[in-house]
Amino acid sequence: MERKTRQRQAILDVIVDAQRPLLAQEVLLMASVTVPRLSLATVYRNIKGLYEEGLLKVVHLPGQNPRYEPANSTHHHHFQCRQCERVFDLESCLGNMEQLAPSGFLVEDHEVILYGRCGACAG
Amino acid sequence: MERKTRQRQAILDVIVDAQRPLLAQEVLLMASVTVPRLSLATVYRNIKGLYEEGLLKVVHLPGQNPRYEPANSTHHHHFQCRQCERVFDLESCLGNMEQLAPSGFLVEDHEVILYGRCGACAG
DNA sequence: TTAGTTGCAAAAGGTTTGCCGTTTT
DNA sequence: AAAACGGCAAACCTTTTGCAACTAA
Repeated sequence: MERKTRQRQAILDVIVDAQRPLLAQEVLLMASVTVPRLSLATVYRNIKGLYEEGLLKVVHLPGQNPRYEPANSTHHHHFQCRQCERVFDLESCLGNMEQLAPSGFLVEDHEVILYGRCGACAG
Repeated sequence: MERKTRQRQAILDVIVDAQRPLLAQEVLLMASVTVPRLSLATVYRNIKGLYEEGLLKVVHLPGQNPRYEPANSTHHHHFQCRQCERVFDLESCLGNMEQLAPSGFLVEDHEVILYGRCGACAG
């Protein structure tokens, strides 16, 4: 990850511009608009590199392929709609997770995922 | 999942007896002791069937292969130690996840995963 | 007897890697 | 020109599936 290439820039752009975490395939599709002959391998190699540089976060939803979002986003969690399967960012976060762990355990981080119906599908 | 076979019984046994969620590979290894020519395909087919019958739960830790545990356990979440990588069950659960979602969203379920150091590793 | 199950091998689906030509610096 | 990078295809790994043989009921 030393050089600035068209591919790398396009990949980072679509991830930063998206309002939701993207699958590798979605990154490929969206970045292909700018870089037509872009390959999936390049998407994966750049995602890996960008992640190691701390520019991306990986969002793992249980049983699904990893999605990627910009790392400069603030601490937040996700909501997945069971009907349309879209993933939404949640704005707030219940702190105080420490009390869930047995005493003697050190809680450094946590992940919360909600499931249900989004506004459109619950309507 | 209509018949009671040696394979199915062995697979269910090792998952129920284990004190932690098991990977498919671990189930194969442990159940092979009872059923020597057991195949991975059979493990997966039975896990799927047992899951659909509500006898198993799937435990997804971000970025890792799914693990399986008995479904008769009460609602709980998990803690993974970043040092020894072991997974622990948590006993309690903060309810009130509804408030995290935007209004209009219907929250049906949630998942919480804590990361840090377990008692032994935090010592 | 016969429909559900198993083992094996092959197929899938997503991610990684090797090779070699291309591009950035 | 040198080193990094990208495209393509093949390799990998985990999970699923097709199929003939087996087995529980």
